Amino acid sequence: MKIMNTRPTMDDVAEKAGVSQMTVSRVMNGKGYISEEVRGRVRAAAAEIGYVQNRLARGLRSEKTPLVAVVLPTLGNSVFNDVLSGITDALTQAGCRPVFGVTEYSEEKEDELVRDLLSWRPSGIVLTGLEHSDITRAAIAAAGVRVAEIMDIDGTPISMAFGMSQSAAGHATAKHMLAQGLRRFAYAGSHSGRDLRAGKRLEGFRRTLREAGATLLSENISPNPSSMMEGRRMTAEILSRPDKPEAIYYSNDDLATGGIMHCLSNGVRMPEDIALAGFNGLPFLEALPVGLTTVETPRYEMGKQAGQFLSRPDPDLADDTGKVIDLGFNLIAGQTC
Amino acid sequence: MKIMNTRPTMDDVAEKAGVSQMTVSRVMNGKGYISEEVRGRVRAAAAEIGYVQNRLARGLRSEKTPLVAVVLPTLGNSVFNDVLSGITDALTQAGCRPVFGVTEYSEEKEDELVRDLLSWRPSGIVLTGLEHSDITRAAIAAAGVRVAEIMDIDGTPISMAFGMSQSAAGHATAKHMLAQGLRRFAYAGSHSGRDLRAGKRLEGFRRTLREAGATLLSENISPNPSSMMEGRRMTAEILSRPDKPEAIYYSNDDLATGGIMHCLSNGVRMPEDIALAGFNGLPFLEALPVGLTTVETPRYEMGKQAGQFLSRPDPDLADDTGKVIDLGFNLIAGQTC
DNA sequence: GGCCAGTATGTTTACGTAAACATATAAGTA
DNA sequence: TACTTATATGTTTACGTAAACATACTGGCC
Repeated sequence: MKIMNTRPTMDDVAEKAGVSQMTVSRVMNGKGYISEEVRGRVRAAAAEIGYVQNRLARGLRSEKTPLVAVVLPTLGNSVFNDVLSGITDALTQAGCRPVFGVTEYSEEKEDELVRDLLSWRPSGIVLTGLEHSDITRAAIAAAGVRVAEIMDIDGTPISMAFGMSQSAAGHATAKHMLAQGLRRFAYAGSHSGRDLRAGKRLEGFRRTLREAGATLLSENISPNPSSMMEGRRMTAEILSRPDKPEAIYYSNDDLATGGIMHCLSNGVRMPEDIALAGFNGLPFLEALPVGLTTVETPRYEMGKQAGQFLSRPDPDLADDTGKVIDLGFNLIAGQTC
Repeated sequence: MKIMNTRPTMDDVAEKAGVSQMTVSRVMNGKGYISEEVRGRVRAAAAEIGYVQNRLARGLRSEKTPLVAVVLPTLGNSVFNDVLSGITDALTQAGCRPVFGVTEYSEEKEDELVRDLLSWRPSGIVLTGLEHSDITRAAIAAAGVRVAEIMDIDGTPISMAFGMSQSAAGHATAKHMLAQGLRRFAYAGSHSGRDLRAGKRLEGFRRTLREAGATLLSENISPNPSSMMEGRRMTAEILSRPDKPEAIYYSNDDLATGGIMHCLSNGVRMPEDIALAGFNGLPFLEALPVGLTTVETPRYEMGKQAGQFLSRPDPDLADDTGKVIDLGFNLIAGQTC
C-alpha cells in the first residue's frame, strides 16, 4: 500500500491506469479523442485513489477560472441577499462560483476588495452601482475581466448594467405622494448617507417636490446602519418637532417599518396624521397590519441576469459596452399614503 | 513603451526595479531581509506597472490558500444570511475569503458541492448540520482541511461544531406551550421536511408532548419552500379541519407569521382560538401587531465563531476534534401562546 | 499500394509563484 | 587576523495542470 503524504495528482491516476498524465487530463475534461476502454480505466483509477482536480494549477495553466468576483456593500440587508441569491443561481447553472466581499459602503474598501478579488484571476466581476474610483476602474481595465454593474442605471456603465433608475423611483414616489395632496415632507435615511443609490432616489424625490412647489422640510440622515429600530427612533424624533411634516419618505422599508411601529404604538394615524413611504417591497411587508406604500424592486432578477451575462461563454465584449438593462420597478400603493 | 499582452508578473516588476524575482516576492510578502531602499524601488515599480499578485500561482506553490469553503442549504432564508454575514466578517478580519455554494437541502448536491469546493484547496470548510454522507466525510478526510459544523450540536461533529441543541429548542417550546394549558397540537413545516434541524426540533417537541400526555394531532409538511404565504395557506387548511388543534408549532418564523396573517384576516383570536409558536426570532417580528412566541437563535454568532475557528492560524487540530460549542437559544414568550 | 483523414495516445513545455539553497557584504568578536 | 553573525540578495527548482506539438495506428479510397 502506497503511502500518500500529499493529495493524489493526475500523475498518480495516470500511473494507476497505465496511461500518461495528459490522457488523464483529456478524460477529466472530456477534450480530444479517448477510447472507451481507456476512459473507463482512468475513471476507475481516479475514483479508487480519490483524485480531486487542483483548480489552482488548472487556472494557472489555462489562464482562466470559473470564478466570478462579487462586490456588495453589505450582507446585513435582505436586499443584497436576494441579489446574491440570483447571482449564485445563475453562476451555479453555468458551473461558475462566486467569490465575494463586502465594502460596507466605503470607496476605499471597494478599491482594496476589487484588487484582492482580481488576484484570483476571475473571469468576471459584479459591482454594485455605477460609481467607482479611478483606482478600481484602472484595476479592472488592466485585468481585462468582464464587468456587470447592478442595482442602478442612472449613469454610464463600464460594460453592462442590470438595474433600475433610482432617481425615477424617487420621482415616482414623490408623484404618488403629491397626488394624495401632501405638501410638507421629511426624508429619513441611514448609514451616513453613504448609500449612493439612496442618494439618487432622494435627488429624484427632491426635484419632483421642487417642481411641484412642495416643501422638503428636512433630510434626516442617521449615522447608524439601517434597521427597524433606527427608523422608529428617527420617526419619533421627526414627529416631535414643531414643524411636523405631513409625510416621511424613508430610504428603505426597514426604516419605514420602524415608522409604522412608532405610529401604531403611539396612536398616530396613517396617512391622516402622517403619510409614509418606503423602498424595496420586501416580503415581510405583507404581514404588517398596515400596507406600506413602497417601490418593489427586481432584486433577484438583477443578480440573476448579471450572473448570466458574466457566465455567458465567449461573448462579444464590444457589443455590450455601455449597455443598460432596465429591469424596472413597481410602485405599490399601500395604506400609508 | 512596452506592450503588455498579458498581466504583469513578478518578473516584470523585478526587471523594472532592477532586482530578482525572488526579491520582489520577499517585498510583497514581507518575508526575509530587504533593505529599505530596495523595498521602495520594488513598491514603486509594482505600483507603476499595476502589478497584481496571482493567487493561483501562489496557492499552487505554497500549497495553501486563504480560502474557506462554505456550504449552506439555501440563501433564500434570512437565517443563512446572518450566518454567512458572521462567517464573512470573521474571515475578512483574518484575511481569508469565503467561496460558497448552496445544497438546497439535498445530500447529493452537498456531496457534489463539497467535492467541487475542495478542488480550490481551501484551508477550511464550513458545513451546515452534523449529518453528512460517507462520500463527503471521506472527501474531507482525504483533503485534510479543518471543518466547522454550524447550527446543530445534537450529534458528533467531525471536528468542531458551533450551534445549539435543536431538540432542546423543540422541547423548550413544547414545555412553554404545555404550561399554558394547551393539550392538542399541530405541526407545520415546509420543504418536504428535508431540513434535518427542523426535524430534530419536531422530535424534541413531539417527545415532550408525549411525556406530558398531550396530543400531536397532525404533522403537516409542505413540499414548497418556506414563506409567509405558505404558512398562511397551511394554517387556513389546518384550522378548517374537524379536529381543530388548540396550538400550532411551526418550523420557523416565516410560516408562523403566515399563521398570524391568517388569524388577523379572519378574526381568529390568538391565543384564545389558536396558539402559535415559531422559531428563529427574526428581527421583523418586532414590527408585527402580535408578538410571536418564538425561539431566538444566535445565527450571526455561529457563523462568526466558525469563521474565527477556521482562520485561527495553525491550531492544534487534535485538541478540537469532536468538540462542541453550545451557543444556546432564548425562548421569547410573545402574545401568541 | 500509397495516401489521406480520422482516431488515439505520448512528450515537452510553460503558467507565476515561493521554498530551499547559495552567495555576498558589513559589522562585531575572540 | 580570522571567524562568526546578521543582513541582503540571487539561483534553481517544483507545485499540478493543459496547450502545443509529435507520433502511431486504423480504415477507406483512388
